[in-house]
Amino acid sequence: MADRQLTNEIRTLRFLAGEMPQADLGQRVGVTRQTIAAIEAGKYSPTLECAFRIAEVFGKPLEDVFHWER
Amino acid sequence: MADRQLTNEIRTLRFLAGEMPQADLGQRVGVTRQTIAAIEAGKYSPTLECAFRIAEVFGKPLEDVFHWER
DNA sequence: ACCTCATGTCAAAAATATTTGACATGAGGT
DNA sequence: ACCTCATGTCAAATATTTTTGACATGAGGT
Repeated sequence: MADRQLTNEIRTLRFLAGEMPQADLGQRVGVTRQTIAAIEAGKYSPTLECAFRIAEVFGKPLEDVFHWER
Repeated sequence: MADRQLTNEIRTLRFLAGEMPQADLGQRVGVTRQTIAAIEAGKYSPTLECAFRIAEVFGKPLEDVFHWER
């Protein structure tokens, strides 16, 4: 399987946004801090809607936050 | 929750790609035709990974296929 | 008329994402 | 030493996505 994998810049973006805690990001996105932690750690693929909301918090296009890489 | 909603250009892109059937797209993405039909109809928010794979089939960036709109 | 194909849709099951509640750790400040 | 905060992680429950299998419809071709 020529597998690509999902990576993200959430941790970096949180720190650039004044070291925003996972819990604060979760609250602004509408999910729990555990969900943010899991997504940030790449434990599973979030819902597209969830991904768009995370990008929205950082004021970035989705593809600046999540990457689909080899 | 969100006053924004997820829309997509899948149907248009399928037709531009030689009227590719939902079943063919599903096979290339690795999901069933019912899943493609449901996503195309906006019945639910796909996994981010699934969204990236669909965009990849059309050779487009994800944000050319899915939109997060008011 | 028939057949094939693409699509719509449905319900139940399976798989996956998300929540809830809990306990642990380390870093920083008092 | 203590406290607070951010994070890691875990298990069980819930919600959502996806699969499987089925039946229906309409369009196109023979």
